[in-house]
Amino acid sequence: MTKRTSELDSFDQKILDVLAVDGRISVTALASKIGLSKSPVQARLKRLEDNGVIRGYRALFDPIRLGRNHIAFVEVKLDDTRETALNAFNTAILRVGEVEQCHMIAGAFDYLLKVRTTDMAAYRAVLAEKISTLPHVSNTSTYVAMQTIKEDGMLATPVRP
Amino acid sequence: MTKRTSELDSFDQKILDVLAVDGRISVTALASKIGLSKSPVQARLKRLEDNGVIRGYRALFDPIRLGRNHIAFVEVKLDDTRETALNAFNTAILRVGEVEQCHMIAGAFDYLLKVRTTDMAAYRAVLAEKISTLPHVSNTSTYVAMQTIKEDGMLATPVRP
DNA sequence: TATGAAATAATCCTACT
DNA sequence: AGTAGGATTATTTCATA
Repeated sequence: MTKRTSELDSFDQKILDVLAVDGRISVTALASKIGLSKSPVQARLKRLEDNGVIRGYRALFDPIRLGRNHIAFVEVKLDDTRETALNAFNTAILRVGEVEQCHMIAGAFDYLLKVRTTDMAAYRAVLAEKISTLPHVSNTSTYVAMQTIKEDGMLATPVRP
Repeated sequence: MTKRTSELDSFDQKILDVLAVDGRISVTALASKIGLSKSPVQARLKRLEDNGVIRGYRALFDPIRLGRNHIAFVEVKLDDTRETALNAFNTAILRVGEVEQCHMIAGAFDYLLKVRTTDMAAYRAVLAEKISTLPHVSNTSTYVAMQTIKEDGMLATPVRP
């Protein structure tokens, strides 16, 4: 190949910059913003999408207006940290809609979750019924967010009854 | 008023569901997906945007392909938790591009940050030069993510040199 | 990469259910 | 509130230079 597929020149970077702010912008407007005509922009866009650099496009929702303003971070420890146990937990956590993020952590605990619900009561239900019962969970510590200083918004749709 | 502006019926919910997955879908396609004709869908879409329920649209990027695969969570304690100190910190943290999320936490520490960088070296630089020097920061604890189990993707553009 | 033509879609409208 | 259709403008898509 003549060049690595993931190399991005300054036009690609500009495209990403614009799409990070307005994912619904038209190719025409995008082209004029970055100073190129439509065709190459369309080709570049397609390449970035096919490449996997651009994963997709999402609407961003206001958690407050959707009544899902309760955020908690949960440290989770497992009673078994062998591969099979970790895999079982990883698979199970994907199915819990209220869990927005889940990272395996190096250090004192095993996982850090970010959980979004409507309120504290809903959070307690999610913790008791969905998180605590996941495979190999031995204990959890919850830290409730009092205020969100920085966060792009909600990417998932609200969980409906 | 005849009804609350933020009430969402099942069509609105369907619209949000679709846009959560494909933020770039055309109004025509959206209309046929939710089983309504164009006019009402366009009106609803406009209402949801004007309402603030839909905050905007973003492209989602693959952190790995962009070489920004290092995620750390940072607990931050301040030496002063009075309003003015908190406000100073809140304002300052918004300017640190590598900080994706910042929440004020009820409990043992004051803030929890999520920081994304290219690698550990970059993280150390951000911690030392950008986070530790923010107003009223007294100490920090870092937890490095070993693996991302659940996360929608990157919303910001990569920080370029 | 640019340009221009044809197909498609968005936007706005009116009339009707 | 929603449907259906038409008119206008904008955009995508594709061919060609």
